[in-house]
Amino acid sequence: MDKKLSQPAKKRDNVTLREVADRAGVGMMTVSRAFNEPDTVSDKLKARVFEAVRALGYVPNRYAGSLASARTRLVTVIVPSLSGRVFGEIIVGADEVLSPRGYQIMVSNTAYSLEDEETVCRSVLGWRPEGVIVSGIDHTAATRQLLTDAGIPVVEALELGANPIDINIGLSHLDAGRLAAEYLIGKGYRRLAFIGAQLDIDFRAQRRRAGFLQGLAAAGLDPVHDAAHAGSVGFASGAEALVAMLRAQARPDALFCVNDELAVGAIGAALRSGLKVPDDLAVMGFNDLDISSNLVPALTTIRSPRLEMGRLAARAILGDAGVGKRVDVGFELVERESA
Amino acid sequence: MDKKLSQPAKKRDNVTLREVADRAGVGMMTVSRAFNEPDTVSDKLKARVFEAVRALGYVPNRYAGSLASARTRLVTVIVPSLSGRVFGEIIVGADEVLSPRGYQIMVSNTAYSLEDEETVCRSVLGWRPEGVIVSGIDHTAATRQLLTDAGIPVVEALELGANPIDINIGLSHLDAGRLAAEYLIGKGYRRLAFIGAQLDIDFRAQRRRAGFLQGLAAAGLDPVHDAAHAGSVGFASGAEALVAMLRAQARPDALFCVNDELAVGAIGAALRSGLKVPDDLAVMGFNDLDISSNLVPALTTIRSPRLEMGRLAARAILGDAGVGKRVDVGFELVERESA
DNA sequence: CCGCATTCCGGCAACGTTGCCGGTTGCCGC
DNA sequence: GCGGCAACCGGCAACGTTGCCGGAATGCGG
Repeated sequence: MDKKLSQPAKKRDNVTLREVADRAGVGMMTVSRAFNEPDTVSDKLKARVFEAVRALGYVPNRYAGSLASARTRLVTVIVPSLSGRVFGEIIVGADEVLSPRGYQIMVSNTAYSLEDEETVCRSVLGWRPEGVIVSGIDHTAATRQLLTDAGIPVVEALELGANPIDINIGLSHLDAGRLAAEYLIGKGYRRLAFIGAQLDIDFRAQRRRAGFLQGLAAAGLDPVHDAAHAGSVGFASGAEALVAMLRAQARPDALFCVNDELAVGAIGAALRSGLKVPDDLAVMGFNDLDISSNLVPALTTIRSPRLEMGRLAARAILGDAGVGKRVDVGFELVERESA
Repeated sequence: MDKKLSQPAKKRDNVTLREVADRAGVGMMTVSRAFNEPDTVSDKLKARVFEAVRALGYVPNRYAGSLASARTRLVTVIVPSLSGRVFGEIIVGADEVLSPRGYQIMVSNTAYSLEDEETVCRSVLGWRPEGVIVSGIDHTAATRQLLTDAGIPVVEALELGANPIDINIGLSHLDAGRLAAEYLIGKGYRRLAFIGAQLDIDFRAQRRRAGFLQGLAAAGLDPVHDAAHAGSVGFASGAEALVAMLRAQARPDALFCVNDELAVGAIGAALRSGLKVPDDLAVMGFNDLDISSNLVPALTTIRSPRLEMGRLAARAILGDAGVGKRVDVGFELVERESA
C-alpha cells in the first residue's frame, strides 16, 4: 500500500517496451520506432502499438533510451540563486526555445559560491546534458576544466569576459555602472551615493560598482556614501541601507543602487522619511524588473535583456549559427521618474 | 573543433567506469563502491581510485546508474508558470530540503493548461522521478491516472481538495477570498470591487474570487465592480484594470485584487490618478510578495506560505512521517497600510 | 603457525532502450 | 505472373552502471 521510499525501495514494476511489443504482437523495435520515427511505421501497426501503450500505461524510460542512444535532450542551467527574478528570466527565455524542441531544462543553483558551482557542475554533468548555461565568467579552474572536457556547448551568460570557455553572451557590467554615474552627473547631481549588497560574492554587482566609481572619478567626484555591504539582497535591505545612509553626515542628492530590488526598497524608505524622489533624492537602479516601471515614482534604471540572453543561450546550444561565439546584448538606460 | 550538435551527433567519448578501474588497477565494482558506499572500500584503494578519477576526469553516468539501480534521486515539480514569484518559491522551498539529500529537482511548466499538464506529466514520468509535486488539484482524468500508476508519492500543492491523488498540501483559496471580503466589510467599506486576471485558466484565483463574492453576499452586498478578465497577469494589468474601473460609473471604496501583482499595479495607477490609498480607495491583495511590504503604502494582503508548502511537499516525498497526507498550511491576513 | 571470522574485492548478469543490419512483405510495371 | 525495389519490421548486441554472490585477503586468538 505504502509506496513511499522510506527504505531505498526499488520498484521494477514499470511497464517495459517488451511488454508493449508482446501485447501489440510486434517487435520491440517497432514500438521504439513508433515513438521516435513514426513515419517509418505503418499506420496499422502504429495503431496497435499505441493501443497497447494506452492499455498498459507505458511510459518510455529515458534512462534506457539515453544510455542506448547517447542523446539526452537535456540542457542544464546553473544560476547563483533561485530567489529573485533575474535568473528566473534567463531560464524562462531558454525554456521558451528549448521546450518546443523537445528539450528539458534542469536548473541548479550555486548559492553564489564558486566552490558550490564546481560541485554542482560535477553533479550536473552526470546527467550528460547536451549543453550547459552558466551564470557569469568567474569559475574555479576545475570548473572550467570540467566544462571544457564535457565536449558540449557551454554558454557563459550575463556578463562578457575576455577568456570564455566556449560561448559568451552578456553585457559589460562595468560599462553599465559607468553609464549610471555619467547619467546622474549629466542630470546635474554631484553628491552621489552607492548602495550595494553581497558585493563580496556577486561579481557582476561588484563590477557595476567599480564602473560607477570610475564614472565619478572621471568627473573628479568622490562618492558621498558607498555602502558596499548592506546586508542581504531584497527590497528590505535597500530600505535598511537608505535609512543607515540618512543617519550619516553628508546627504547625497542622487543614489545608484546596484540593482532594482535595492532601489525600490530605498525609494520606499526615502518616501517614508519624508523625502521626495527625485527632488530631494534621485534614485536609480539596474535590471529593470517589471515592478520598476509600475512603481510610483517609476524607477529610472538600466535594463538588462535577460529573456533575450536566455533565448540566445539556448539557440547557441542548439547550434544556431546565427548566434556568435561572443554576443554583446548591451543594456539600455530607461529614464523614468526617479532620477 | 566544433563540438556543437547541429547534427544529432553522438559522442561516445566519455570516460567510463571501466577505464577508471583499469587505470586504478581495481575492479569496476570497487570504483562504483568508492562513489556510493565509501565505507566499504579501504582507504588505500579509495585513494588510487580517486586519483584515477581525477586524472581521467571521470564523471559517473547517471543514466547507466539509474538504469541499473532503479534509483534516480530525481523529483519533478510541475507548475503552471515559470514567470511570477509564486511558483518559484515553492521550488526554492522544495530544493532547500531536497538538495542536501542529494536529490535533483526538475521543473516543468504547463502554461496553465490542463492538456499541457497531461503532456508534461507523461514526458516527465519518463525520467522516473521518485516523487512528483504538482500545482493544484485540477487535472485531467488521464493525468490523475498517470500519476497514480507511477507508484510514487505525488503531492498536489497550493490548494486543498476533496479527492487528492495521494498527498495534498495547501490552503483553501475560497476561504481566503471570503476572508478578504469580511475584512474589508469589517473595516467599514461597502462599495467593494474585484480585479482578477486569467480567471478562466487559474482555478485558484477563480476560487478566491468566488470566496470574495460569497463574503459580499453574506453581508448582503453586491460588488460595485467585478473585472474578472483583466488581460494578462503582472503589475501592468493591475494598473490597466484600475484605470478601466475608474472610468466606470460607480466608484468603489475598496478593492480586492486576486493577487499582489495586480494590487501593486492598481495602487500605482490609483496614486497616479490622484487617489489616496487607502483614504480614497483601499486595496488589498493575495500572496504577500516581498515587494508588498516594501511598497508605499505597504500592501494589506493575505499571506500564502509558499516556501513552507515547498518544504513540506519535499519532506512528504522523502517519506517524512511527520507530514500528513493532507496538510492545511493555512493563510494569514497581514494588515498594513493600503486597506 | 594454523583455522576461522571478517573485511574487501571482483566477475557476471541484469536494467530498458536504440543502432545496425539483414530479412520480409507488398506493390508496381511489363 | 514474375522480377525487382521499396517500405517495413525484428533480432542481436551494445550503452555504463549496480546487485548479487562467491572468493581472496587480512587479522586475531589459541
